[in-house]
Amino acid sequence: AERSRQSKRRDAHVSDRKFYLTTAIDYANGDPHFGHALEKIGADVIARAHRQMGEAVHFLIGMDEHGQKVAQTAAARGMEPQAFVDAIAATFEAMWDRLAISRDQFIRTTDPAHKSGVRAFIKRIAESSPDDFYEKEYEGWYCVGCELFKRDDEIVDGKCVIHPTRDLQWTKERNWFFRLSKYQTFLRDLVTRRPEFIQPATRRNEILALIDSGLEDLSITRARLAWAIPFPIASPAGGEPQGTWVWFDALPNYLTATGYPGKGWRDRWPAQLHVVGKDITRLHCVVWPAMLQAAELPLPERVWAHGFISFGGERFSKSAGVKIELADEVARFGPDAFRYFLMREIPFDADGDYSAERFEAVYTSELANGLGNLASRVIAMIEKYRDGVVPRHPAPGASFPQSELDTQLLDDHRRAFEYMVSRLDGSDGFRPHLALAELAGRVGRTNAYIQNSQPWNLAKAGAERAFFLDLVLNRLARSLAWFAVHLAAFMPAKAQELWGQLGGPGDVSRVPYAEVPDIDPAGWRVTKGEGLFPRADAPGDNPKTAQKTG
RNA sequence: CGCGGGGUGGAGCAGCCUGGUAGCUCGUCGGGCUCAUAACCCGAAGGUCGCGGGUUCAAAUCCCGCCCCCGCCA
Repeated sequence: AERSRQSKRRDAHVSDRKFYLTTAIDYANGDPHFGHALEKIGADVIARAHRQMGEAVHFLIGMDEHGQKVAQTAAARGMEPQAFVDAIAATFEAMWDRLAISRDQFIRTTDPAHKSGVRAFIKRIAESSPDDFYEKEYEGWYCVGCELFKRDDEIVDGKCVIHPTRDLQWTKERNWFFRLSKYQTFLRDLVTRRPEFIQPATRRNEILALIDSGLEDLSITRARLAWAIPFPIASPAGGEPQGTWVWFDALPNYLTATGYPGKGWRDRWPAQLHVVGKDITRLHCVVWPAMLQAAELPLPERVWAHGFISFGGERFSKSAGVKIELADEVARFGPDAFRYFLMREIPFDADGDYSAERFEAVYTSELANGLGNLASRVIAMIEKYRDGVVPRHPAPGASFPQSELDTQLLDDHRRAFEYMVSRLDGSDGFRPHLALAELAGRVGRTNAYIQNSQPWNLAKAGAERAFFLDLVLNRLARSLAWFAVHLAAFMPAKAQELWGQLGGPGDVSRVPYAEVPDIDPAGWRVTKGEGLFPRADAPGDNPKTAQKTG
């Protein structure tokens, strides 16, 4: 219901410009954690922002559910793989609901449509580029954690460096290979000629170095891998079809989600943006484009690689037995505050650090004392001085010279909004943290504006100063209404709450950014509701005070 | 030489790509305001921008070397 409502809402202001964005599908091997949340929230902010830019957004999220590791974990819990991944997928979707991730589609690699889509895609590669698949006898140490054969330099003390708790298996089998080496020049040209294809720049440099170090062909099937999509090409040597390597199964989800190879998939493909973690950029910037090129299909427009979250208080976490749980942190101040904090604190183009103390500090200073208190004082003044109706901004007249019309505040807001949009529209990457920093600055300036214009003194002066009071209050209400529109991508529920308290009509996240400068809440009836962001230390206001863990 | 991130006033960070008065938040100190969520505003103290070289009229910012921290399949 949530999603159908959202897609309906979207229809109200779609343009001809489509924006298909995806996140990495998450491996169904455990519960959602901070890394998943960072990526989904970041992508959601981008998706919501682009809707308010008037684009026809399609936002895809999903689960990667095949592979030996999933099968093993399921077996360890005495479950059938399908039942196991069903449960995991439900856990993820519940978290995405809680975090208000406005996905339009949730794909699972065990979906029948995906499975047939992948098989069609692989067949298409075989038809377009028959030389790209070949069979070869192969042997080496195999890491189930990675689902990969490991080179000697990837093995330390007889274990895979990434999965030191797992035993490597000496494996000898005849597999299908994908001729990735053939695409080295093609990929180098792609990354070089289209600098926006992979961003931020540090990631592009890494990929370039990887390409230049030489690309090896990929083993893309596994014998004895039952929990997988059967590889659709029969071996001339006969025998049972092997299982398709997880990444060759996973990457095409972005394509199969469009309905490929059924009718209409070309309306959506190619994707405008893949949002992925920095660890899997090589899969998305090397393997995936090569696969598409082999199939003679269009390439995605760009890949954005975000960083990782670290937990500075490491001494304080595992060793002390205190682990920071995603669900607990979301519960502290609610989903919107959590979204705000992650986007504000963790740069989306680099690694960042999370701490519960910092969360509380930012919540208190920027949301409670900053934005929340600002809304509270403005609305209170409109109630007290103007009976709850936002006054009109007076026009200059005889008693009100043009020189008094200092529009600095609103002009600066507009400039700030342009900057914010430019942090989210892709023109200079995707940097929501900078957009929020800008907004936090505007809240501060608006508080200063109140101090400087002293509306309480204007009120005391009575009719003589009434038009100045109107002017000030109108500007303040406008500031808040504008903030609400630009906050909607980050904190959808709180932005709506603010918008509602101001008396704004309808759904704030439907308001296009382009209309913001023209929004004038004159005549709106305000309602002073609950505090937008109650202070955690205010007695009785907030249950978090009592259960504070940090 | 596995890959990557980082060392900026007491704490946490931005700035570095596109060299040119070192900025923000918190904390401290002083002042102001009373519309507001014990909130808000203003001011002050506090930094040889890890170390050493180099390029330059000019380096936190570019180049080289060194030291030290920290992450690692999201």
